[in-house]
Amino acid sequence: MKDLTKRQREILQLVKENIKNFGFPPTRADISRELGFKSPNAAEQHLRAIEKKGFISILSGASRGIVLNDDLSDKGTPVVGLVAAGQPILAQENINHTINIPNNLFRELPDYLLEVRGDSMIDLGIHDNDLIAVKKQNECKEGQVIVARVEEEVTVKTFKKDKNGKVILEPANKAYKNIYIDPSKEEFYLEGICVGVIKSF
Amino acid sequence: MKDLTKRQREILQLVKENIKNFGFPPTRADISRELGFKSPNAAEQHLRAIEKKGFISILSGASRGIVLNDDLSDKGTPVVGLVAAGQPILAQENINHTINIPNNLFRELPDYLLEVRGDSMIDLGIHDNDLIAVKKQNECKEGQVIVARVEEEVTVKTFKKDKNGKVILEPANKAYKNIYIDPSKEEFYLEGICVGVIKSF
DNA sequence: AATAACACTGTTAATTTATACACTATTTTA
DNA sequence: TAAAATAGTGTATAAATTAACAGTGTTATT
Repeated sequence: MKDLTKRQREILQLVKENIKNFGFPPTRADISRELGFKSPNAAEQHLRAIEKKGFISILSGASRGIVLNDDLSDKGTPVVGLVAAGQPILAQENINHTINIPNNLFRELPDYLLEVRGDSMIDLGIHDNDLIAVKKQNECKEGQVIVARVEEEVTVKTFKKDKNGKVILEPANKAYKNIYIDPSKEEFYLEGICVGVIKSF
Repeated sequence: MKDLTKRQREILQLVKENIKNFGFPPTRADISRELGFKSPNAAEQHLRAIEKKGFISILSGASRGIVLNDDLSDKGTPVVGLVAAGQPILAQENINHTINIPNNLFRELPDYLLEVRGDSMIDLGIHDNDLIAVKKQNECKEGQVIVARVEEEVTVKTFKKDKNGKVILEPANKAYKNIYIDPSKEEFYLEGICVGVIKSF
């Protein structure tokens, strides 16, 4: 997507503000009045240029038919279901739908929500079918709940290290055993850290 | 604010959906087409009635100039902290801040979020400091997690009944005992049901 | 040096849209 | 039981709006 010129950014900004303040986009005349154009065609041309660059779509025939082709931000946070072995978590096939997570819901805004399978983390309140909010990261601290990939498999565990610095993935359920990672034998990749849980009754 | 008729609610719904789907309100003709009116005046009259009742404002002269007079919905869902004994849960003093909970986050849109104190529900994944999403209701089903008031105190428990139909409030923690309610002696009031949990790490 | 993109003015026809007026019929409310 | 509100049809028109066409200059880009 090509960059907008300064003037085009001003126009786009005006369109967005009009939508925010009034609930609908401006007309060419509105834009011209606001920016002091003496011809509504000035606005028309700018809008066409902005459309050409992909930031808006203009519906022909409809008054105020300016549609924002808004970036990812308003698509919401993707909800990821079962992750097929070997596939990247955020592959399109894994995304069920999206939810608009407000910024202040968790301490950090998650990059995606992951549907939990199994009961290996129930002592931390993470049950089967819960959603965990995951922030993508390739570093983490001892004791954090992480999403990691071990040999194609995506798993949620608490991150620990032993005295030799080797990685331990610790379940929060006495019925499960620790997973000891031997980096020379097993592939281990940190997908992210868990910043929260959403549970529905 | 007076109640809308069924038809008026349909119109308002259509307006809202149009805004959501296209980014701007419908014209009278759009509404008429959608609902099968043969005259755009039918839509006009409905809009005027809805405006009279305060749900929208119509800007004269502006095409698609329908402004939603949106209610509480945009203030967000209140987050309630410690509830002082005897006080109503949603008293202003108890509200810390608000969060915009998206409609599809839980199965039902909660009326408020309540900060949980104590560990009486940990087996269901509800820990100290978690937020529970509460839907106001004065009826509930067996086995639902509820928010209730027992003798001035607000408590979260699972709702059960014994063979005589007496109310039992069951903790989800073996360290706690059931609470048996004797309506003749104790005051019991159902504040709502828990529709979900939000947990931050 | 030529061309395209940018940033406008000015005009106008066709279409969209709001909105007023004249009706009919049913249901609520006072 | 009369008035008001509801739920429409049908027509008409002024005003709002899109969108095309014909221009002028300036500034990047090739």
